Amino acid sequence: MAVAETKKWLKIGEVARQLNIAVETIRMYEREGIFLAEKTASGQRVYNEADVQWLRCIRQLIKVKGLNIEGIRRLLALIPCWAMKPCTPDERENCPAYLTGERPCWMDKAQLAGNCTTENCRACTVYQAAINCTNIKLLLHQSQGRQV
DNA sequence: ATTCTGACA
DNA sequence: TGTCAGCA
Repeated sequence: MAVAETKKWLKIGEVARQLNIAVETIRMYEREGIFLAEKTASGQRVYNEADVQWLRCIRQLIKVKGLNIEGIRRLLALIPCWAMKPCTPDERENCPAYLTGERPCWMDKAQLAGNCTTENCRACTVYQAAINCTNIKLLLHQSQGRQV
């Protein structure tokens, strides 16, 4: 049920060919924490249109903007998830994403606070907002204006 | 045929 | 990042 059947899901090989990158490269983005993949019951990664768009965005950031994976990870880590999720003050004081902001919140899943502990990060508004090349800029602008 | 995880002469 | 191994 996690994988909707109403939409078209592509397998990793199909996406790799479509973007002219290696299958291994896609898996690496996931290992590095800049991408979260949906998986079927058997463990197969499947990608929808939004996922492919995010992968395109990642390639652009790398090839055009000159960022590396570490740079993209830090960009994502700056998104103020604590301002987007209903965390309580004390929950924040125990959340690495709020305390350090070194890595995207979904990378420290085991130590997150509040509902972030149980929620599927792929479905979370923070991740959903992050995997959009246009939106990511806006999110960073917002973080500049907030006193954190 | 294709993907998965883990490892690295 | 690539690739080879050993499965499913």
